[in-house]
Amino acid sequence: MNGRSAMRLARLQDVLAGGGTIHLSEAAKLCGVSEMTIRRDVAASDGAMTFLGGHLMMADNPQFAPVYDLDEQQGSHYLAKQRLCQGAASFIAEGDTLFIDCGTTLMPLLGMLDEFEELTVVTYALNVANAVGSLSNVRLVLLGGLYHHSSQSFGSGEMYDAVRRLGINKAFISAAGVDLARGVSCFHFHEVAPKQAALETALYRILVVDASKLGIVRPALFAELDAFDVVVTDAKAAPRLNARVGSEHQPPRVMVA
Amino acid sequence: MNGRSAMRLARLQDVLAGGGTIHLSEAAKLCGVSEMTIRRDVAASDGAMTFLGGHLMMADNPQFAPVYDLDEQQGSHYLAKQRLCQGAASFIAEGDTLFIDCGTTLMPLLGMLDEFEELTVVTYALNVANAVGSLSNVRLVLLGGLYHHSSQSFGSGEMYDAVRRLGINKAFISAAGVDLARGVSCFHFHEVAPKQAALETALYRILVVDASKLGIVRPALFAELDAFDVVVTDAKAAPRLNARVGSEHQPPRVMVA
DNA sequence: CATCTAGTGTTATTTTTCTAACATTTTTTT
DNA sequence: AAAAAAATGTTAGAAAAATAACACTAGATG
Repeated sequence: MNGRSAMRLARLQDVLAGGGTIHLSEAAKLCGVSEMTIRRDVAASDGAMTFLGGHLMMADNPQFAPVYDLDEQQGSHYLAKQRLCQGAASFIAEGDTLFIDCGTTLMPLLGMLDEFEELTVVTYALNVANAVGSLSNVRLVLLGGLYHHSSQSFGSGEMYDAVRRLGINKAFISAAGVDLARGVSCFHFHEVAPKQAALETALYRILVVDASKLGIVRPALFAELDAFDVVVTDAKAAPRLNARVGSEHQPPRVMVA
Repeated sequence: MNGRSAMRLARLQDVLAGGGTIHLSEAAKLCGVSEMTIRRDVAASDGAMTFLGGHLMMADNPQFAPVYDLDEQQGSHYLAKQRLCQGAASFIAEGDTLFIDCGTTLMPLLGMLDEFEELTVVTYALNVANAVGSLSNVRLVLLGGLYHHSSQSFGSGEMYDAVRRLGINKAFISAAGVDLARGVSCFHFHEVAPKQAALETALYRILVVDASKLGIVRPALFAELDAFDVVVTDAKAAPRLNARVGSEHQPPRVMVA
């Protein structure tokens, strides 16, 4: 590899550093050389960059890693979540300050935020931050702390105060378990503080769960069901949630998405 | 789109929900139908999924977005940074707690961290967090706050105290300008607090800059040059840095990478 | 029961991408 | 400055993917 080749590679890698792809023809135009030269440069890049169907990208881009172990990831329900989030999104209004919980349930919601002029999102999840960080119309506040791989989120107990200092408008909370008697729960204890703080400060509290979570209790209980104003769920779970009787508390409204 | 088509799409979207790609042939095998049927399903998915060179992926994958505005990111020097970071990495020892600054200069350093058994990284940059978050051998602490698109980093003045509560071992700092008289500077004022706090608490302070920064003063001055123990730089900048005379302070050692 | 139709499979054609070979230009060496 | 080497460009052919056309199948309809 010579100097100019290295220069071109560096230039392309700069362009692609934040992820993304560039077509071979664009790359060639950008560097002012032929497509063949770009191909040769990439071949000499020692595996740093690769082509995928004519599109150039950084090889370590995790988003392009082929999925091989197919059996592993079954059981999550992308389309169901998409539908739930469509329901949840109907509560968002222009200018809102939203608290977005960690997990995968609420991820589709983030793709629906670009329809608003101006929003503020508060989160403690890395995946949420990444999705929101690319939106120019959304002000992002990330609550930091120690990173937990398991939930792709940050923080622990101290986060409680940090959340309460923020003027959160509507809180979108997800959960790993919802039990009518025991309450709402998640897997990890470090999620309890931010969730509880959000529930206390938010003006409007929205629980987003699908039917598979119903009747389940997970290690970290963080709220009673009636701590929420609305539960957004699917048709399967709605009747069981509505069947609650004799509660002296004001129950959350059940919304079927 | 019929029921079975929807089922197949949901299955594929489950598999690809966390990013990643699957080849058309694999997808066909997985669903037990022909490749043509998968193509038709995807075409009917209303833009939710796309092909890129025979590989199937979610269309809203942010990493998939082609890079068009090429002119913007010019002028940075990937290979030069790689070399600088190799020099910088030589200061890292097993078990260290590192402060990693924002910007692109130190990104190559993160790829070198997987050689250690156990490290802790403290940062306030989203791109750093993403890179480190995928390493299982590194404990990650992210300093949160308001997100700044310009530098892909979080926070402001309050961060000062947050940094000082952490036991930072070695601080790797980057800069947009280094002037022998005026000191070391960056573009954005919100970077000043974390940088200064890291300089005050860290046991060992390493400035990593290439020659293009030398003699330049940026809006936000954050330190004198002799606040650092070492300056890792390239051969072009080294002589000019070493030419300093008559300083009553202990000057930083200049390391050529 | 025959017919229709949506869904799927098969085959063929076009387009695009990939690879290899060779020609040309530029740089380095003698 | 000539020769050699390296880098780049051009062209041609092979491979792969995208598209289109047509054939088959199973459930729905009259």
